[in-house]
Amino acid sequence: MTRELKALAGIKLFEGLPKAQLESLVEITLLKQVKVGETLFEAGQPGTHFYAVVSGKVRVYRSAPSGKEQILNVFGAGESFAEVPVFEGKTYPASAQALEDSVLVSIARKGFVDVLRREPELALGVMALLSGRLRAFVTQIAQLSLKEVPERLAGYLLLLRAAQNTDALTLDLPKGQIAAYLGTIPETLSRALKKLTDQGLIETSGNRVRVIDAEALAHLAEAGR
Amino acid sequence: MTRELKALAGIKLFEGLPKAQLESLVEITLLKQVKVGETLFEAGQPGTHFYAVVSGKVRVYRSAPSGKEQILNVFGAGESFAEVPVFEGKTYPASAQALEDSVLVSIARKGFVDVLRREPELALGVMALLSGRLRAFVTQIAQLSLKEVPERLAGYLLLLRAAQNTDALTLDLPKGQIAAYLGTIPETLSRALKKLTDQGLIETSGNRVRVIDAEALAHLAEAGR
DNA sequence: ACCCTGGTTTGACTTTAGTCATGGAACGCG
DNA sequence: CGCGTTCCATGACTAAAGTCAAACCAGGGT
Repeated sequence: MTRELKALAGIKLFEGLPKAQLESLVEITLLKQVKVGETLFEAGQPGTHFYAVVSGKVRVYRSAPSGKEQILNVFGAGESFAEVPVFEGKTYPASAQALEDSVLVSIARKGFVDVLRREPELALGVMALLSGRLRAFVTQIAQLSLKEVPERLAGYLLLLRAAQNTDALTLDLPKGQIAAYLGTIPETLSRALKKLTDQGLIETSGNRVRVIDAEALAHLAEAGR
Repeated sequence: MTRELKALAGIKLFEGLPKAQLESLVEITLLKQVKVGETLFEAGQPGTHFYAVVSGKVRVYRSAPSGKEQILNVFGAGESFAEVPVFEGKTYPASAQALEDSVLVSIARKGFVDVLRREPELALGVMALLSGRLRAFVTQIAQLSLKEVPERLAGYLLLLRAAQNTDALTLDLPKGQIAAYLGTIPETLSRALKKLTDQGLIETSGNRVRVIDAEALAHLAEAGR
């Protein structure tokens, strides 16, 4: 049981939760190992558990019949996902797949709701988490609808730059996945990178990108359609 | 004070809330009258209140510098909105504007959080509400990224059809607003309506649309890019 | 060292949707 | 009863991004 407890303790959402409650969560927790490419669940399936990443990386996405995919989120260690069906008791709104070999915990809906009733602070934490997700989606919707690909790319690079705190970025995902996150396809992403390079805003080599002119990037990212 | 209480009682989110708690909410509630076109708040402003619609209609949207707008949601009587900054304590992620003369209530963040601590069932209701919103956004993102305008339109018409429970639909918004909701512009919406009409799926006259071939519409809405 | 594979880039082309401009229909107001 | 404002439809054009196909490159395994 100790492994489960340690796994739960590493989840951001559960920071500050009294040990007693953590232990009661252990009882409804399952550790899960998945390999790269493995699908955790598909959009439309009934969802009775939610997940958190102990180690590894998972992407949440929707796909069209044609095969094109739109990534909604990428989750790493300490992050939880697939909360929606817990509170709605319906289906998963999107699909999830491991981007790397990963260790996950899955937590049953029912028991979790009980803990929420007893722990208002955790409940507030969940609300804040969901709100943050909403904010991110609002941004993503606005980007998809109001901005063109190079502008979305500029915004993404600036986010990476802020996260990595350097101008010498390492792309955190393969380019095809970044394309799917930006709502486009690899060919178009490739051309957008070329365009930014030609304009002297960045330099690229492999999965590394150097930000040359952050201000111009920011200005570009601001622009609207 | 009675008017405030009656207004609060009509909000879906507060259904089933004990009277005592409703009354404690009254103290942090403000009734607000707005005229058509009036802006309630703009994306980026610090948000310390959330709102509910007593009567009228409000749209929540993001706009690009160019003037193009993307509608995220349209709220009618009984619905609440702008919860995000309550739980995150930051800015409004989008702007809100009255589509009709409306009566709203605004509820202060701080007091509301206190009530949430005392009322786990309300807290669960909020989580369900936020989850439903997330689900809707996931759908919207998928539509924007994976479907073309006529397909999005088909999906929208089917939703209207389900809501109005008839094949003889009345558009609930001016077409320009529907365009902004679908992530396009009026001209393109106009052409999409024509296309569906030419294909014999619908007939239109003014703000009325008759669904002729619901099955074909559904099939179209399924299609992906 | 070689081959295979998957990811990436590039080019030519097509399609979709946005832009701009114009005209028409409907509604409200004097 | 007209007048104007707003909304909507249409046409001609442009621009953005997707499709298809081919070449390229890099790494892992043999």
